[in-house]
Amino acid sequence: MPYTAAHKQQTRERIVRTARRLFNRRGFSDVSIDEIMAAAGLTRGGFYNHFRTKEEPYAEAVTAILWDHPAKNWEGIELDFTATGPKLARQIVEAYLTRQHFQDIDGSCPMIALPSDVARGAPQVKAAFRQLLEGMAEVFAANLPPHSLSPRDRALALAALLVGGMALARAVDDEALADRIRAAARALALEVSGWTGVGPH
Amino acid sequence: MPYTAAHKQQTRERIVRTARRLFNRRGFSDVSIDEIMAAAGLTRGGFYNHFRTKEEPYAEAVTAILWDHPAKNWEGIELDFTATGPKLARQIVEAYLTRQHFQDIDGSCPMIALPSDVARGAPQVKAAFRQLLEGMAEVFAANLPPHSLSPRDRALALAALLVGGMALARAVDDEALADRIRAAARALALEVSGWTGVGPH
DNA sequence: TGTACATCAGTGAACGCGCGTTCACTGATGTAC
DNA sequence: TGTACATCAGTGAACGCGCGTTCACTGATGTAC
Repeated sequence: MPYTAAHKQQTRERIVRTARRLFNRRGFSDVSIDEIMAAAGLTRGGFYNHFRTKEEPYAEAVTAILWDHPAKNWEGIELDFTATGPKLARQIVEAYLTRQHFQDIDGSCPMIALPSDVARGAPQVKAAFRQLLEGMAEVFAANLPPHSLSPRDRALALAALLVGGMALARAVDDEALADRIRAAARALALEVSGWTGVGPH
Repeated sequence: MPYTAAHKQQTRERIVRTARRLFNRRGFSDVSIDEIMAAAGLTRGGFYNHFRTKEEPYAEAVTAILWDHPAKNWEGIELDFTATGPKLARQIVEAYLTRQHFQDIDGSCPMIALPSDVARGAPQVKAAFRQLLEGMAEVFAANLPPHSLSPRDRALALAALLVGGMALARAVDDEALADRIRAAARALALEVSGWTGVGPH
């Protein structure tokens, strides 16, 4: 069996990583299969050895950010995944709303880079998106005290605040305003979560 | 002077309204000029009597929602623009996060329908987007008490919460989850704004 | 009031181009002997 | 160890198609007389 299965899977992953970077930056429709394959060091035709349609790597790209996890490092706020509890939750809030994450379009969380594209996307794309959201909400919910809102509801609202803050910041043409939106979202998130007190990561 | 200036402007507005509906639903790239013109009851070529490029009506479509204002009516929560103060602010929060607004893709607030498209868009598109955001933030800021966060910062964070909540709800493939995100965002928005007490619109 | 005219909003064929996908191929590789 | 072979990942030309934009035109309209 020439070309091991491992080799093929490596190539496939390379294509998805490349696709993710391009989709994050320019959206689904404005990226061509040609571009993806060329950026991955391959040629057009090979794409269909790995995927049946253009939407297939798109759905995978949405969750591909999870592969990178412990390596992710925005603004020196290393996500220490051995940390637990409110400390980890706070780290996520802080890291999510950094200037680094704002600028890192390629490596950005797809919930920021692609929400409107996903809303129009195929079911498998929306399912991948949901998986990402649920992952974030779970970490938050596990670290919220009981309240008038259930931890899960509060966690979902927090996710909305983070994602919304970054999405608005990215969509605006004024850097000072973008910074201010980020800072405001961060402050409100820490305030309503009660994680202000757990120390600066 | 055949065809009055008023006639031309009417046609132009009709094109922008049609474009807005289509862009809201399918994004910038997936809508063709042909489609816009056909949906507006015209033919391809005439487009360039009104606009120089495809991006021109796109930028206008983002702010076109402001034209509709007092007529907008989501879930029976009529925005009564003679209302003022916290009452109006609360009305906006309530109306924004209704199921009606969730479902009304065509007439939706473009901040929800297009954030990632706008983030990749031309400067004039981002400027239009900012205008919309500032409009919402101003109404909020005018009705927030002084606090650890300035009214304006708090208003921006509230806008992020509303827009983020709806964007996430739309991007998810599970209706119950979408409802829950909306409700959670609404509850948190009312809680942190202090508008809970101003009565049910 | 009626008519001839000039304007320009709207038409639709045509342009060059890049897209997603298909397909016959080729050549690097792991395996059998 | 060396060689002949079968596999299939990767190649690149070709396909039909729809796009944004251009352009020569046409015909409905307001105006001048």
